[in-house]
Amino acid sequence: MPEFFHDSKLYYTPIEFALKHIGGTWKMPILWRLHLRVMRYGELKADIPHITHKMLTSQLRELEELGMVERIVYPVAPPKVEYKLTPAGLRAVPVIEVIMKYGLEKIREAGVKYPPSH
Amino acid sequence: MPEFFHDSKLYYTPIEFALKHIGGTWKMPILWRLHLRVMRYGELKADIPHITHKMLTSQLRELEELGMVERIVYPVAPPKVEYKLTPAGLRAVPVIEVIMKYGLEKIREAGVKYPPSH
DNA sequence: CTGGATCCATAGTGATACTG
DNA sequence: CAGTATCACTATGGATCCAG
Repeated sequence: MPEFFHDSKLYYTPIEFALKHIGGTWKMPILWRLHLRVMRYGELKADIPHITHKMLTSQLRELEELGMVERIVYPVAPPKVEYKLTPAGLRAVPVIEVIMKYGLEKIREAGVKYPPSH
Repeated sequence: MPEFFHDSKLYYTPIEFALKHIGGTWKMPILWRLHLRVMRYGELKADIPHITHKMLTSQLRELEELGMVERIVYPVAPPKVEYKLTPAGLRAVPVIEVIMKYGLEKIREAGVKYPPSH
């Protein structure tokens, strides 16, 4: 597993590079919702518990730069902005699904009360 | 996706809980190597590029507490300690495999020179 | 050989105020 | 409604030194 440079940053493993695209606390929850349907900023904000304004905007910007999410601005007042998955974003969905299933398995193992997945 | 408490810590999503077990820069590289074979501390240290002493020990401790890795101490001088995956650790391997494949796909997309996977 | 402890720099995150 | 800027706090990680 040799390291490599990309965008002036050093990566050590393919895993680290993968997590650049889907890692962190919020990227996967965001991508997951957008794969269900196109959503506006305010809808995402309301639908993802505990995410702060700053985190949502910064993560959306990063996902946009990574080419995972497309930002569609409607030039109206008040502003309307929609976010949708790009083909690249869509390809991350099966990976997220695997991780989510694993998380749910771990939650059940830990004996935490948790509603059935959906 | 309701939040829940575990070990006095608040988790927001199954994804976050999954990443507690396999997340961060080093947990997956460590688990991956240990699934190939039982390894000693020094072997891991030599085999994982750029990992520091502190990171390797702290991550091994965490993985041990999470029940993912078993620590086998041989009472000899000088000390000999082996690490091996537990059944729980083994269950994480397919997940890691999916993430690693995704990472390799992303690396190729990015056009980074990188040796074939193995 | 393995591993614990300390100090310190940096990055990530939350709260808040402000703008078109 | 959507987005930006700033500040303070915390977590993370690297370097180094010490120990059984």
